[in-house]
Amino acid sequence: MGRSPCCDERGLKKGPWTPEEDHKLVKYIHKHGHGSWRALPKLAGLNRCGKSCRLRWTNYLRPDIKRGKFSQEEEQTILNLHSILGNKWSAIATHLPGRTDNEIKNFWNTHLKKKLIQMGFDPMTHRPRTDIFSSLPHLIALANLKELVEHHTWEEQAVRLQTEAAQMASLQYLQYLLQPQPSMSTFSNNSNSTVTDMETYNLLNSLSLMKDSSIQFGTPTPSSLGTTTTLQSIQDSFPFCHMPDLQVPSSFQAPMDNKDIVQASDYTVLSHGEHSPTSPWLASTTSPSPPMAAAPTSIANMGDACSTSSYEGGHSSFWPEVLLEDPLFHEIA
DNA sequence: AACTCCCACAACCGCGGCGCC
DNA sequence: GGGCGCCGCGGTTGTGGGAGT
Repeated sequence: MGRSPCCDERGLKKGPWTPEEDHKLVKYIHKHGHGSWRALPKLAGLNRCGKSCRLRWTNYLRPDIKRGKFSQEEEQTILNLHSILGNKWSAIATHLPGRTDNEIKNFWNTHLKKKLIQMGFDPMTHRPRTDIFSSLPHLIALANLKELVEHHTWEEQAVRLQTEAAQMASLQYLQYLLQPQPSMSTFSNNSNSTVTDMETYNLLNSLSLMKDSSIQFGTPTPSSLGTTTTLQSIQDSFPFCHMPDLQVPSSFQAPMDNKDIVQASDYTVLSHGEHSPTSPWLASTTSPSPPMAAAPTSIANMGDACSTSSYEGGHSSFWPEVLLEDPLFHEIA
């Protein structure tokens, strides 16, 4: 596993390329092909190392390079592929004709990564961040100082904020659970994390208990003060509630009145349609209203679903078409 | 007009994989 | 099987230009 000493060699030029150097490199490659990159600089009359020449050619001078801004489709493809491949820029680049791995990497680091973070998603996992600190700014915004002074003690407010934080984390986790996954009987994330329908059910129940508890949460309004706040207030305060793909289902509120438990039919799973991206946040900009896929219709059925893999909306509807047509995807999947 | 800050992107650096001997 | 040389990849840095003050 030897190391190339070329970059350490003295006297070789580094830094930005001049038009003359570009011309020499292009002229030589057009005439002879690049052959051995190590030998090329000498043959082409360049005072550069082979590595530098290769980089200049592959990232800038190659004739088939597409310049200009990334299109929405390209952006979506990058997100899809990144959610599967991670930082395998060269692998991603093979699916974007005319784009180099370097260009994609830069675009990711300067645009997409920031965008995902801003939307509350972990850029590495493409999942909603569930740590409390990521929701902290939102929680702070929720704190109504006027109400704090006028109606509650500091202790009550502390309890309230803690509860809100817990709910925030639960809802983000719930959203994660409700995302349809390729696996039928379980929602499996990565190899190290498998969550069953039962966990979703338990979480729903815990939210139900929170709702029924006497603890006040949400930003009180004149009408809600002194009563338990509906889950609508959680939905309203949910960081991603503006996204069609990430809404707390409206049916959350309905079953609470006359039922002791939340049935599976009381929630719906938002399906990523065939044109929906893998990264949920993008759906808010590209697919206005993803089709809904019904969850199992009863607790009993939910049990069935766990054992018989009868869950609807499997592999074909989860993965975007662009990936399903892709041999590399099947190789990975 | 001068300065500072920020952003985008080109280029560099170091590591690992692979083929050859 | 091990050493060597080359190539490709991913992370990081450097630089130029535009925006803001």
